[in-house]
Order: sequence, then C-alpha cells, then structure tokens
Amino acid sequence: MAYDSVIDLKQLKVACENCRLGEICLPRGLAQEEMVKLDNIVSRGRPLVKGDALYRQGDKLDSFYAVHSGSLRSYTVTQDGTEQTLGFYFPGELVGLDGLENSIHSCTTEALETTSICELPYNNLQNLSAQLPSLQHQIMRLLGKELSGDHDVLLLLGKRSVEERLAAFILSLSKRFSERGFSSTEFNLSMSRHDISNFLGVAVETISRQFSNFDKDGVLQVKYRFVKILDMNKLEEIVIPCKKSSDIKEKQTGT
Amino acid sequence: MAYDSVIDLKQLKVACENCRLGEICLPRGLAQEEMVKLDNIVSRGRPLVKGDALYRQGDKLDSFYAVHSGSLRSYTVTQDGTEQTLGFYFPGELVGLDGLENSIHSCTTEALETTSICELPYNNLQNLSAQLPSLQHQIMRLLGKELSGDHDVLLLLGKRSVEERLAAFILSLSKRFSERGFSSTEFNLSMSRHDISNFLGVAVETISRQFSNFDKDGVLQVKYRFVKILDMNKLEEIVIPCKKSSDIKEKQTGT
DNA sequence: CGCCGCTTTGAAGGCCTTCAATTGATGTGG
DNA sequence: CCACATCAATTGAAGGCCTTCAAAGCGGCG
Repeated sequence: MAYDSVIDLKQLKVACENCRLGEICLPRGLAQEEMVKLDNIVSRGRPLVKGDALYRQGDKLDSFYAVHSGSLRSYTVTQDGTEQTLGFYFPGELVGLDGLENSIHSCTTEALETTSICELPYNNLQNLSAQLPSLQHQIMRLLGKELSGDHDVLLLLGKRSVEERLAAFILSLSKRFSERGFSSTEFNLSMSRHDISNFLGVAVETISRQFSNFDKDGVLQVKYRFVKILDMNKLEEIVIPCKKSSDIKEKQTGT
Repeated sequence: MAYDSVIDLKQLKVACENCRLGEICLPRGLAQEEMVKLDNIVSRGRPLVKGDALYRQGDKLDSFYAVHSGSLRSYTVTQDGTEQTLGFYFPGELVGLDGLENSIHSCTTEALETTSICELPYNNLQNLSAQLPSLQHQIMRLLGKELSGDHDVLLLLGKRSVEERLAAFILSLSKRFSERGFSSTEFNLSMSRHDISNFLGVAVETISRQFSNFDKDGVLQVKYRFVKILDMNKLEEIVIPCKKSSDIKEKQTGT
C-alpha cells in the first residue's frame, strides 16, 4: 500500500519529486526548483493507525495535509451527538482546508486505516505561494476541487434516491482508485457501512439493502468490505440523471 | 437598498474605502494604501435585474464577484433537468468561487432582485494578492467561509427534519441581515418558496406547510415574501441539536 | 381589470426509517 | 488453535415523514 519505503521516524524530510503522487497532488505543474522549495516545508510524521485523528473539531488550523497513503474520513459532531460525515480522502488529496474562515477546524479527520500524511505548515505554505504563482494556483485549484466535491454531494443529498446516491459513491471511489493506478472494478472499502450511510444521509440498513439489490441485479458483487463491479455501464446509467448538465462529455451518440 | 448613489453606467471605477460593506467584504483588514490598489482592479457594471445571470454553468471563470446590493441564487442543473440550489448571496459576500478547479463554472448564479455587483478579475486579483499578504489571507478566509457554509448545509441535508432545516435557514437569513444593519426580526425574502425548498432538499409544499406550522405555533408570522420572527428563542432552540458541538458559545448556564 | 404564476391546503401513497433479531467477521484469552 | 465475546452487516416487518397529485386562494404584472 505504501508508495515508497516504510517511514516511521519522528519527523522526516520528504521529497515530492520522488513521490509518484506528484501529478495528482499539490506539486503538479511545479518546476524542479520550485518543488525543492516545497520539499523544504513538507515533513512526514509517524503514520496514523486506524482511528487516529489527524486533527479534531475545535483545533487550531496549523497545517494543510496531503494524504500519502491510506485513507481518512472527516466529520462533524453536532450538539445532539449526531455525526455527519463530510468526506473521504485518498492519496494525493489535500486535507484540512476546513476552518480556513476563522483558523479553527470545524470538523474532525480520522484515519480509516494505517495512513501516512505529509504535513504542510499553513504559514510556510502561504509565504511560499506568494513567491510561486504556480503553487498558489495549485492551492486554489485544490480548494476549488474541495468546493466542487461538496457541491456534488449537495446534489446527491438534495433529492436523489438511495440507488443513485450509492451508485454515485461507488463510481467516485472507482474513479479515484483508477486515477491512482489501482483497479477501477475491484477494491476494498476502507470505510464501514455506517460511514457510507452517514455520508450519504440515509440509514445503515438502507445502504445494506441497496448493496444487496445491486448484488441481486448483477451490477456488483459485494462481500463486507470487498466490492467487485460487474456492470460498470449500468452503474453509470444510474447516475446519469444526477450529473451536471455541463459535464456532458463523449458518449453522446444522438443529437 | 443601494448602499451609495445609484450607478448604471457601463463600467465604473469603485472605491472600496467608501463602501460601508468594507468590514464584511474582501477589503476587511486592508490598509488604506492596499485598498487603493484593490480599487484599481475592481469595477462595477450595470446592475443585474431579477433573473439575470451573473455567469452560467459551463462559462469560463474570469472573475470573482462581490455583491454590493441585492441578492443572488446559485444552482446547478443536472442531466435530467433537476435544479439544485447551492446557496444564496447577500451584500459583502464573494460569488463565483465555484469552478476554481478547472476554471469552468459548475453552476449558474442569478439575481433574485435588482442587484449590483463589483467585479474582481481573477488574474489581477491573483497578482495583487501575491503582493499583499493580507489580501491573500482575506481571499482564503472567504473561500473557507464558502466551504464552511457548504458543510453547514450538508449537516442539514444529512438527517435533519424539515422543521430544523427551515428554522436554520430563517436564522441564517436573520443573522446575515442583522450583520448588514437590517432588522434581524423582520425582512422580505428575495427567494421563492421553490428556491427555499430546493435549497433545503424538500418539496415546495412541505416548506409551505412548515411555514404554516411556525405561524400557528407563534414562532413567526409569514405572509408571502414577508417574514416577522416572533419568538427568536424558540427558533434557536429548534436548531440547537443541528449546531456543531464546537460552536458552543455563551448561553451555557448548566454544566 | 383579468390572467398567470406563486403559495397554500388537503388527501393518498411511497420510500426510507426505526425496531428487532439473525448471521457473519474480528480479536482476545485460555 | 479454538471458544467465546464483541462488533459489523444483513434481513424482516411496521410505521412515519415527506412526496406527489390535486385544487383552491391570493398577488403581481401587463
């Protein structure tokens, strides 16, 4: 799972240029010399183990974090103890952008499995990005990605059926695994049914039932955390109506 | 409604320092000389009238926009023609941050009433913010505000009742009007029931019914677009369970 | 002034939730 | 290495909240 050799020392210097995530992570599009400057402010601590919090709701915002390997879930807890899962994070994705408004994290982010993190101290990153326009652009791009991801979820939570929500969720995972060089059709879920149901705004039992329906309909095989997509087309058909009309790509055979 | 004299010329230079919105808008915390530099890149066009689009889904991202007066609604349209309202914008708020990922707007933003807009060309703003750390900080803060606003909506859409959703919505409006110097208890809604229901992920009829319930319970009076809050405490009690546990402020009398 | 669209209200139905119980996985100690 | 305890996931049944369909009331605008 780890992308390069295992690291569990205190705090280690990291070389972005040696990381195969470069192209989907922050350094994308940076020149060699710019990447060296970025490396100077990036460090990596001991990996988090399952359940460890990267930061907690109410913590001061000190750093952004890039996922190196593993995965995380971020969520907020409300006054009545209800959790709302806000998102899941995979290698190459930037975490900790919440709480930029008042420098206080508004959610907790926890490792779903053993997870390795690159830390980017916020102040250093700000200073550096003032010098490197392309870095500033990358930060804005990743902030935009976060925003647009939230909008996609709003779209789902607005008025979509459980079938559509779960199909969209599975396809999102599939796409992200694929972008990282893993299989787009077979993968293990690092999150529980509870996490999925909570994220998608439905009951756990409803998710379980929908998985069974997909299984029964031959769309996918699912056994606990293992998912195997059997009919990708059908899955994509299900989510078509939920897609933004501006996302029309190829596949337009008719008018 | 307009904050200073009426302006409907082609494209006019704007002086942020003369705008009473300064404190809630982008220039907050900027020194006099910095504000002058910001003024150089800000311009204001003819006001939008109700229904006019500031930009459309699929448009290239050229500028950020600050609301000067009036209000807007942003929404995406899906493949099956469904709309999802993503948010409402009031004076001092920054609009157009969507589509930062790929420089293409992922939603449409329309004026709900006659609305005056300050335009901030994206490239100029980027260049200027590289020179002015406090401006960069403001931009990040407003991006964070947008993100955190989306998270609040996710919280509502996740598992909250109609009563909680509508109460939270009304309180959000009340707070924003109050911050802008208007009454926190009496105001006119610039958006339709359809817009509200769509934003909150329920049917129009359900919103209408909930308004009637609030009216019947003496929480507020509502007549078409006019709302008068009668029992602010009750409204706040309703939303307490939906609030983030980290948002505990005063009002804690017990343990 | 009259039409059209927004809002309200009523009634029936559906999708999802909740409650309950079983089955299957995970992990620890004997 | 297996037994048992614990937790996660599945499945069934009943009920509820919200949706959908339908129609009437009310305002705004030409």
